[in-house]
Amino acid sequence: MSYCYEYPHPAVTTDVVAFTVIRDDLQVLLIRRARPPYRGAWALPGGFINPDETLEECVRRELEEETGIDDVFMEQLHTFSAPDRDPRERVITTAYYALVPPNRQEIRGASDAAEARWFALEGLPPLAFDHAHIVRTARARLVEKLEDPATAFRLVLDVFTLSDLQRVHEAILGVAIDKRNFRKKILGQGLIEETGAKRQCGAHRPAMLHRVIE
Amino acid sequence: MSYCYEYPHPAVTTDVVAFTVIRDDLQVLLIRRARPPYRGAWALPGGFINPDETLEECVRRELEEETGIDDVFMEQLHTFSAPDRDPRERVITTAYYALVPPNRQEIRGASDAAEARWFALEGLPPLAFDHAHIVRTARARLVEKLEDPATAFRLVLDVFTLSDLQRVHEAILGVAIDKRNFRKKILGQGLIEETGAKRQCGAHRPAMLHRVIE
DNA sequence: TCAAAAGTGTTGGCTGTACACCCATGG
DNA sequence: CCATGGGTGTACAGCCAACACTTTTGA
Repeated sequence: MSYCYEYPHPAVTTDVVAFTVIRDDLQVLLIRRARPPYRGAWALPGGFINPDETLEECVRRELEEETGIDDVFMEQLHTFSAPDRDPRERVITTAYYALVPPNRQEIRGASDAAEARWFALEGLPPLAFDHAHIVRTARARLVEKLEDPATAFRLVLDVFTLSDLQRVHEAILGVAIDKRNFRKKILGQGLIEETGAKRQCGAHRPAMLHRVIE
Repeated sequence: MSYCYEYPHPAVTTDVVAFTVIRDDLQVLLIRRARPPYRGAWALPGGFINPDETLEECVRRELEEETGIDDVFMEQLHTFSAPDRDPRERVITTAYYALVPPNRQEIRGASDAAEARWFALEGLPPLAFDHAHIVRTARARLVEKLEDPATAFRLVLDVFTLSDLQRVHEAILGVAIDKRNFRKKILGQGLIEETGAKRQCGAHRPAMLHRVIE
């Protein structure tokens, strides 16, 4: 009890809603809490801020500590401040969302996380704190952010097929998209180019590989 | 020094970028600080959170205390957390933006504000802390939010002319808009209706008054 | 009768959507 | 030769931008 202030100060944490697309599903990264409160419950990765770091530094550190994921795209989502959202003390949390491409999906549970797992968005377990609310907010934001073509590129590998990209859009929006219209739109943006190589997987025609220009 | 914690806790504040349109200009509400740090400098209205209030309650309270404005539309903008953004101690601030219609523009400086004034966005004085950065962020958000027709409605009276509404759009975007295209688009949304009354002001044809439907 | 803001339609380009078939490959 | 996903074009509708003159009023 050695940090004293003239006025009450809330605790400040960060939490992150890390999204990825696996097969045809939008998935979210959860950890099982190793400590009370909500010990054993599933929750978003996150934790308390240190005095010398920004919120973004904090959330990247916590994500790396608890799940091993680092160096992914992240953006601030919203700050949640209901006075009773944490049973221990007054805790204000700034939530971020992260976009994790397929080659960064490898996770390990560590630090305050007994376990870490990807969950399809439909069919999440009950979540600790107000984390279900945070996940809903993040999902809505992701749908909006999909209008920026850069968003979907962050959820595929550096080299990808147009079908890969379409799967990302479909998983996020939860609807089927017409293939010809999708390709016309994407190619019309002039943001990607063919690599020249093709990818063969399965008993069918190989797909042209593309990359983002520059 | 009576509030003690096991780990260091940052101070948490809110700040608000209150926008209004006066004549043809987008304006921002600033206060002159009555206390150090930055005593005498212009800054955004805002202040420290109380233990039992949410961030939104805090920002509404501070805006009312310092400028007398209450009951306006507000939305969370971003949380700013550079460790050295306040010279006193570690302060994390959650910024909101507010939309103030013409009948709520009356202000008085009170509490921690020696003075309160509307400033045109082009031509702000030097601002305390990182508030210039916050204002830039808010302005960019407001431009995005203008795509939602509800945004402009919040910056005019309940009963307004199409020219009023167009002035709001032009002030925010900083460009001239074609009158016929603007009216066609707005009326095509089916969100407003004529009140039947007209407004006469100046030596020219009176304008039809409109209101938002429902 | 002049100044000042209100009000009013048409056209062309672009964008988004609906829709069906052939191609390349492995098994 | 069959199953599987890859790849392709056209036609219609809705949206946006450009563009100029008449109306109503007070001075």
